[in-house]
Amino acid sequence: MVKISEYFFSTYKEEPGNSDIAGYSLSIRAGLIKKTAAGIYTFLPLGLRVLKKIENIVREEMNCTGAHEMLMPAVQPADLWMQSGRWYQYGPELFRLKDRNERDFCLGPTHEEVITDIAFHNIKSYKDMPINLYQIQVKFRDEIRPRYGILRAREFIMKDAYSFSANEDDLDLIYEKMFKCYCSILERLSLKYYAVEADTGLIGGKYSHEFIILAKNGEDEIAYCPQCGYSANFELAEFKHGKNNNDSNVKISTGQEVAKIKEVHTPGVTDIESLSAFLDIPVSQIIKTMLLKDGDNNVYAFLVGGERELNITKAEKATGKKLELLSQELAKSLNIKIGFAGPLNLTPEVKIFADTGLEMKKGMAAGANKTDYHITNVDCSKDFKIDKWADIIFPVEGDLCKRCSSELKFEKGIEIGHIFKLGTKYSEKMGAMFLDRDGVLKPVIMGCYGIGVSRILAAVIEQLNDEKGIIWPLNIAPFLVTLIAINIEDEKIKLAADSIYENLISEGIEVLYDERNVRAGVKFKDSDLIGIPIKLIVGKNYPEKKTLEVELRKDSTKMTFELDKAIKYIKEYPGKNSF
RNA sequence: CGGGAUGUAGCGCAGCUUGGUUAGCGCGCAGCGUUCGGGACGCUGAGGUCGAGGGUUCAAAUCCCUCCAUCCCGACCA
Repeated sequence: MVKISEYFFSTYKEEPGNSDIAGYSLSIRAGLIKKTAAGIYTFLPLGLRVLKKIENIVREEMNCTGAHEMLMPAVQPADLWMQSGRWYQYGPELFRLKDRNERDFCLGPTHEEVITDIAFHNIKSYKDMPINLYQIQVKFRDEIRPRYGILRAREFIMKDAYSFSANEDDLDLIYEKMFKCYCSILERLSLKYYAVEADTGLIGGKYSHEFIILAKNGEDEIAYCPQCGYSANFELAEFKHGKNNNDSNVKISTGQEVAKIKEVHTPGVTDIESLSAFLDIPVSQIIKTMLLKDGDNNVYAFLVGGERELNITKAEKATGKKLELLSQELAKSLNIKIGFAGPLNLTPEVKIFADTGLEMKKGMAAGANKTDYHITNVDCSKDFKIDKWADIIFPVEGDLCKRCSSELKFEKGIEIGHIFKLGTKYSEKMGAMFLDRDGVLKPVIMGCYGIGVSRILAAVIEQLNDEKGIIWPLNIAPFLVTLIAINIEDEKIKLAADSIYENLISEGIEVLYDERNVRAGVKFKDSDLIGIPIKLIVGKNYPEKKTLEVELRKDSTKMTFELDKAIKYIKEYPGKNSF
């Protein structure tokens, strides 16, 4: 298919300057991509071959679900975004531009507005639904900090699908189909992944799953149960407190003792660690009081165990408000002593939320709301007025699955897909209504299903590599075989390799023919670096014995074959293997 | 936008503290020769507005100011 000396191809021995993660470094070194600006990349021919293969797998699986491919514009009128309200909500992450007449436009980060507008014009009746439309397109997000090459780029390729249905049941069916579709895609890519319950974020909606590819350097963390299969985004994971949670020293309330609250002078002791040392008690016997405020400057106190961390996502769910840490000024005005804050004697307008893990604990220490003082020997459920008990912390090693009580495990990963049930958020705002069977005009019920195509490319490299380079799964390897002619200056070898090359092409095998006049080692290293699954080596044995060597990238297995056997082996190979 | 750094050949870097010939090194690239199954070696050579603009100075890659770009740490997300 391609002779390497005629290809636009170059690899690099040295690491690029800024390469924090393996995947980025390899995608540069293997000559897949080239950075054009911060967070903006060119796909070079080799990288584009992989990208197109990933696209096609996504396309095939989407088509299997009955979804229809279309293509929406990258440039979108501000008008539509004003209708949905997101023109004002999205902030600086939205790439905005003006045309020559000063009209506002943006470069689409997603396409809910455009598709809803289309639905408005085309879907009039319940008979027009359910329908699922998708596109594979370039997206723009002016990320605050682009990072890790195409893993978090400002311009990237995404498949986004939008479903329209007349009732919740139909939405559930499509959601289910998309869930399975994403599983099939990731299985065809031979990736280790989890589909986890997820937060719905800015896009909105009530129910969602994230698809996470496991990778050591991933930015996302998930919690999962190896027993029953429960898995969730680390931030959302529900759990039960484990027995071995450093809690052994903490007394559990039996409801009989009478607690005597003591006030202790603790000058300058403002953090959990030093309080633990000062009072000579474990951190888990201390109540940490975190103060946050919502958009209307209402203040909330969150009580969590000293060994725990407040999970703002869960705190927001518990309060139903977007929260942020209290500013120094606001704390002062409410007479709150940061460092000595506690649940006792707090200003009454502050609502107190306590982690359910504290419910049974007694003999605890906490801030006294008085500079340089803490209180000890307190019992959360008796001594304080708690407005609400809720799960507001992150799980840690040793915590148990809420469903089956097995120990939870944690993994890092990369989010590559996200599916949502949007409901009627956009259809209501933008007037996408349909006439139902009962003659009533109703808003269309929507779902939205995204998968990052260019991100998959980066994530695959991140998950599948070794010290030699990339190890492509067969389904997306840029070529199946590198044909390596050792010592191309030997006329016999060159002629043989040339004819084997023609032979492979006529057999329909994707082959990269390395006929450069360089030392063998260079060819081996390059083939390994760019991750071609099979090397077919024409060496000095060929002119004499007519034998070739086949070597596998995944485990360096070497085999010797005669030509027709080698070709047969290569042709049959993908049927039995993933790499 | 906050905090930290960097910008010198296609790539990776040294030189800057303490201003002073012709700005170096490794990789890569071109030519010649020897090599030739896991990133060979020798010789020769091409390649630089030292990020941009301004200033200080007899003299600036080096000191000062401004701007631009890039990267790293936090909030966002496929």
